[in-house]
Amino acid sequence: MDTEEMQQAETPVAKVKSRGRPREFDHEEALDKALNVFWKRGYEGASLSELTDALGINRPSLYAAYGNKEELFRKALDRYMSGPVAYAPDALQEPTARKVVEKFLTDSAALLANPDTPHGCMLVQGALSCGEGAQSISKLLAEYRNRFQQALRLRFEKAQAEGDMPATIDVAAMARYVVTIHQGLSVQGTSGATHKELLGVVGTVMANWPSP
Amino acid sequence: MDTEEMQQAETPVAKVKSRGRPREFDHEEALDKALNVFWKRGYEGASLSELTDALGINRPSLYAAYGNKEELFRKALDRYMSGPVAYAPDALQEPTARKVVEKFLTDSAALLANPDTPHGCMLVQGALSCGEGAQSISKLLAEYRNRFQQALRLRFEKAQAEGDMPATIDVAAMARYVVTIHQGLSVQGTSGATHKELLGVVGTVMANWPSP
DNA sequence: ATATTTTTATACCAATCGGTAAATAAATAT
DNA sequence: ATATTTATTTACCGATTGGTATAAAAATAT
Repeated sequence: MDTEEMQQAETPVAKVKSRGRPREFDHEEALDKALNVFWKRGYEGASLSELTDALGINRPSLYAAYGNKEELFRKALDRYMSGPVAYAPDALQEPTARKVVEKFLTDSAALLANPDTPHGCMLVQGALSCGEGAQSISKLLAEYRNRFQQALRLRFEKAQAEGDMPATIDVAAMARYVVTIHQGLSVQGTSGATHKELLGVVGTVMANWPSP
Repeated sequence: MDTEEMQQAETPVAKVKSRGRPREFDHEEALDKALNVFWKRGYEGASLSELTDALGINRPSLYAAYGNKEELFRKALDRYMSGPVAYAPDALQEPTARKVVEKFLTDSAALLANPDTPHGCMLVQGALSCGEGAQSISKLLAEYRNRFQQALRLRFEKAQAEGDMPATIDVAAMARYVVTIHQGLSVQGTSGATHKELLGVVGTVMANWPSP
C-alpha cells in the first residue's frame, strides 16, 4: 500500500507511467490545431502536409496518434462540437422559444465571425460539396446539422404546449427556418461579414419573431 | 456577288466555314455538362478526369476549347448566372419589396431543390472552403454573392422611397437577411431538403414580413 | 546491463492531381 | 494534288495526394 501511494505521489495527476518513449507533443493541443486547419480549409482542402506543419509533428506520429486523416477529422469535429459549438444545445435550455432562438442566433453570430477563429461553421463548410472520397464526411456533417434542427423542432413543440409559441405555427418549418438562418449566417461569416453585420441580421429576425 | 450569296445560302445560320478539322462536340452543350460537375462537386472536388468523362472528350480537347480548369469553371459559372440563376436579377423588377423577396425566395426554393439539377447554389458550394490553390475562385464566388446583396439593398432603398417598405427599417441589414435566407436554403438543399420543405421556410419568412 | 515498448525521423510508396508534347486525322485553301 | 489549319488521340510530365516500411531514439521492466 505504502509503495503504491508513493508512486502515485510521484505522478500526481492522471499521467500513468507509460512504457515506451514518451510522446513529445500534447495530444489535445495538437487536436485543436488540426481543428483549426479543418475548420478553415474543409476536409478535402486540408492536406496532410498542412496538417503536420500546423501540428508541428511528422506524418507517422500523426498516424500513430490519430489513425488517419478521416479519423483525425472526426476527432477534431468532436472537439468542435464540445467546444466552440457547445452553446447550441445550451440555448435549448432557455425558458421561452423566443429566448432559445435569440440566444442561439446571437451566439452563432459571435462564433461565425469571431476574429480569433476561422469564420463560418465547420458543420457547413467542412464538406458542403466534395469529391467522391469525402462523401462519408459530407453525410456525417449533414447528420449533425439535421440533429440540431430536430432538437429545435422538439423544443418548439414544447413551447407550443407551454403557450409561448402560437399553436398555429408549423414547428417543423419554424425549426428549419431558424437553422436556415444559422447556415446562411455561416456563409456570410465565411464571406467576411463582421460580427456586427451578423448581429444586424439576427436583429431583423428577432424584430419579426411571432409574439405568443 | 452571286457566288458569295450562294455560299451564305449553303451555311444559313452563323456557322462560318472554319479552316481545320471540325470539332466533334458541341461547345456549349459540353459547357453545360461541365457546369453540372462543378455545381455538384465544387471547384476542387471536380477532377479533370471526372470532367473529361462527363464531357465525353479527352484532356487536350478540353484545354484547347476552354483554356484550363479555372477558365472552364469561370465559363461554366457564366452559364450558371445567365441560365439557372437568371431569375434572381429578374426578381428585382417586381413592383414591391415584398413581391421582390417572395419571387426571389420562391424561385430559389425551386432551384435549390430541383431534382433535375445538382442541389444547392453553385455560388455557395462552389468553393466555400478550399485549399490555397482555389482561393481566387472562392473570392470570385463571394464577389458574385455580395453583388446581388448590394443590388437588393438598392432595391429596398427604392422601396422605402416609394413607401412600400417602412422607413424605419435598416435596408442593409434587411438585404443581408434575405440573402442569408437564400444561402441557408442552399445549404438545406445540398443536405437533401425537398422543394416543399424549402417552400415551408419561405412561407415562414413571408408570414413575418413587415407590412408597409 | 539487457530486453521490451513506444515514438520519432527519414525515406519512400502507388495513385492521382492538373497540364502538355508529339503524332495522327479531318477539314479547307490554293 | 498539295499545303495549311485545327482537332483528336496516345502517351507522358512533374508535383502532390494520402499513407507506410524501416530504423534510430528514448523511455520503462526485468
